[in-house]
Amino acid sequence: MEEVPNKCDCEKCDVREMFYKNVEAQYIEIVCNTKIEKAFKKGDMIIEEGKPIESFIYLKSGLVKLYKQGEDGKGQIIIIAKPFDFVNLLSVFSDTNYNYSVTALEDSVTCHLDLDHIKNMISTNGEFALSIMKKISKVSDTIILESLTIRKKNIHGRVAYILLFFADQIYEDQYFELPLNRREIAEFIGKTTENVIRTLSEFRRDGLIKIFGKSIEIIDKEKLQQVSDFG
Amino acid sequence: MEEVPNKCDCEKCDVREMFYKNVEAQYIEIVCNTKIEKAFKKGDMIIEEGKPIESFIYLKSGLVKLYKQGEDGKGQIIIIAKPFDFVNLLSVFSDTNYNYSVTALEDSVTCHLDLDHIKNMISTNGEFALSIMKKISKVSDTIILESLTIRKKNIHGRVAYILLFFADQIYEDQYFELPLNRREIAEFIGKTTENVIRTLSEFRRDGLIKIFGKSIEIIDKEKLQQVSDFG
DNA sequence: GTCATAGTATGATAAATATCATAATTTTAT
DNA sequence: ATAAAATTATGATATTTATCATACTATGAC
Repeated sequence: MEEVPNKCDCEKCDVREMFYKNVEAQYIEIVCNTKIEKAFKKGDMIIEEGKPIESFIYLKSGLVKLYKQGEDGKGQIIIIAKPFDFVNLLSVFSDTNYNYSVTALEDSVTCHLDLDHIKNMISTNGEFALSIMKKISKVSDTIILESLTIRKKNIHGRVAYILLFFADQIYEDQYFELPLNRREIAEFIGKTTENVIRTLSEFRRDGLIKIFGKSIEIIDKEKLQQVSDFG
Repeated sequence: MEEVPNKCDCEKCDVREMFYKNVEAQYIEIVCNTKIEKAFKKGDMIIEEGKPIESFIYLKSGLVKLYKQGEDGKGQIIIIAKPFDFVNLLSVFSDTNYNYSVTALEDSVTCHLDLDHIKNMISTNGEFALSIMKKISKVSDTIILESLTIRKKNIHGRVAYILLFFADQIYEDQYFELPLNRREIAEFIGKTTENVIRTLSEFRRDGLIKIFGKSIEIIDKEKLQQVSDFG
């Protein structure tokens, strides 16, 4: 992980709007000057479960996974998040320590703001407070509803769902490189690694997808969607 | 459902503190005068999925379930909430319509505040904004973490977990009346009704619990805890 | 390059869970 | 009070999924 203090140019930041739209210019100046930008390589841990929550973090670029690591070695992935989708909103206002870990699935850049500054901005700026609240509400809703959606499905439905999730939500391409290995897919959908592999092989045999290692090409999207919907 | 406008006496309300601790007295007056209190009988629907979000609701007394009703008739219970645990925070700041339904499991009383007033209070009172944010964060965290906890367990672990949840979290008694029927327990833990019934029967045969219809008595709590932890 | 290690793959089998069937019991409606 | 409907209960069976075993393949360290 490479730390790059004050390199960030707020005026060009995609995520800027969410935070600063309603905040006075002079305050933005202060926040901008005290923030830290960090670059993570694929596989680097960004947040570790149990560690104290010290700053307000959002993702500028890249892709991350939020997960819990069980004592038995079995992890559970909570969500995969891309920029704008991820800000560490869970726990950040209600707890002192992280309840989950975050790891970079692709090279990622995060922006770390002082948590007290954020709280200050909330206290002094109602519109900012509402926009943050909206974001928390949205992120939580998405996690909860997605988890319910996945839970209804059998393994075929779940694997199909994940493939379509990456194709449609993350990469917007029918050909993409999986950012997760088979074990991690299993940890996301709550099934075993072997059965995830088996299901992918079945999809390939049935002509729904092509597999080249970690690369996936969706061949019969309609059918895959059906498997996702009714499986 | 019985509507009782302005019956509520804010000075005696348990939940009051959360909302009004940091708000000016004159504003409390306005909110108090425009709020509506509603009484629901067991089984009554309090919030219906898809309906517009028009007010900010919290639970004064009783017990409710949040759930989604699938097209196939199979429901999914998201949480069981008691007063102070439930305020309709999910979606309320991020969506216009409810993504879930809420039904009273016991006779319940809710307090409905004008959503615009709440938003106004957030905009004008930073401390209030932070306390609401803390609450949203907490509620979301609880739902997400509980769902991950349950998901790790097999059916024995899940049923044991639910029984201990009611005994310890809801009723604080080893003898209690289940507020859910077997199908609803199944909808909460994501297993079939038959297998929930079978598991309860096994627990009874093994001397972990006694069953009298909807009433449950926990006999061997330690063992039940083990089943919950390791099952 | 070679070795060690992690990841992918597949089969055989065991275990868990769902489904189907049926009956007893409880609740609800009239 | 009685019939109808829903809930609880249990068994038999089918299906799904996990576990165990064993290769094969790719990847990283040296």
